[in-house]
Amino acid sequence: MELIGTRLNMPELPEVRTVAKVLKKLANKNIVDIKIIYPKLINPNSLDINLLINKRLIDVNTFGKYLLFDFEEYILISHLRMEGKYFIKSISDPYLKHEHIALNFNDEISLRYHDTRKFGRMQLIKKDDLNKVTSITKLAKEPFDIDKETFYNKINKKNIPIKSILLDQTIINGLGNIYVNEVLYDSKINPLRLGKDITQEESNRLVDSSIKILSLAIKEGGTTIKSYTSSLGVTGNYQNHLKVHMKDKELCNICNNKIEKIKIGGRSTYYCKVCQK
DNA sequence: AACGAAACCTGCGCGC
DNA sequence: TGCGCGCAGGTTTCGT
Repeated sequence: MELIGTRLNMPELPEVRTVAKVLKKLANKNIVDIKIIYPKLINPNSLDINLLINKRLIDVNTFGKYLLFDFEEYILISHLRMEGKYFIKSISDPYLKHEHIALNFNDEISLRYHDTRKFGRMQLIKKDDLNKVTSITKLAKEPFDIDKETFYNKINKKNIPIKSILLDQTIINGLGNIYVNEVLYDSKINPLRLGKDITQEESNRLVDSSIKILSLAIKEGGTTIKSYTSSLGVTGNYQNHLKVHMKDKELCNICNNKIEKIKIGGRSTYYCKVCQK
C-alpha cells in the first residue's frame, strides 16, 4: 500500500500541525492491536496503552508541539521531541530499524511510530484527566491566542537571554530553535538581550512576528532541513523562507553583513548583529 | 525561585 | 578507510 509518512524533522508547532493533518485521515478507524517494541517511549505515568484496543479514533488535534489522539474516553498524548515520526503503513509491512511502536487499525492499517533517537514520549490518559496532566496544563498559550500583556509580564521578570525565554513553552507555546531564530530576526531583536530589558513594544513585536512566521510555516507544511533519499513521506517547504537559521557566514538580506552563529543556552543561534538590536 | 548543566539516544559529517 | 569528536530543530531532572 502507499506509505504516507511525516518526514518532517525536529517538529515545532507548524510541523506538528502538518503531521496531525495527515493523521486525521485515520479518524473513525478502530484499533485492533498494538505492538510496543521499545517500552521506554511510554511515560511511566501512562495508563496501559492496550486499553486502546477496540477503541475508535475520533480525531487528532494539537496543542503546541503535542499531538492529542482523541479515542472515545481516552486521549493518547504524543510528543515527537527531536526525531519522532509517524508512518501510515500496512500491517504486513516489515518493521524498519527505528519503528518502536505500532498502532494497528482495521483495514490493515498500521500506524508506525519511528524515532531514531528515542527521545519522543507517549502517555495514555482518561479524557477527563486532561486538566490534571501538568506537562500539558503548564504550557502557555500558542502565539495566536497569547495575551500580549501576560506575555510581557512574564519575560520582563527574567534575567536570561530572550532567545532562551522564547524556547520556554510555559511562556510561549510552540516555538523551537528554528522559529525562535527566525522570530528574533523578524523582530529585529538581538537574541542575547535579557528578558528584563525587553520593552513592551518589543515584546508585542515578538508576538506579532511569531504569529506571522508560524502562520506562513503552517501554510508551507513546516520546515524540512535534512535531505532524505527516500521518496516516501511528506516534506515541508518553509526551509525556502528561512532568513537566518543555518545561514552562518551568509549575507543578511537586509544589510548584507554576515549572519553569525553563536551558542545561547547550548543551542545554536543565528542572527544579524547589525539588524538585531 | 531561578538558572545552568546534565541526561536521555543515534547518526552524520568533519578533520586528522 | 577508519576513528574520535562535535553536532542535531526538545524536554525533564538535578544541583547550586
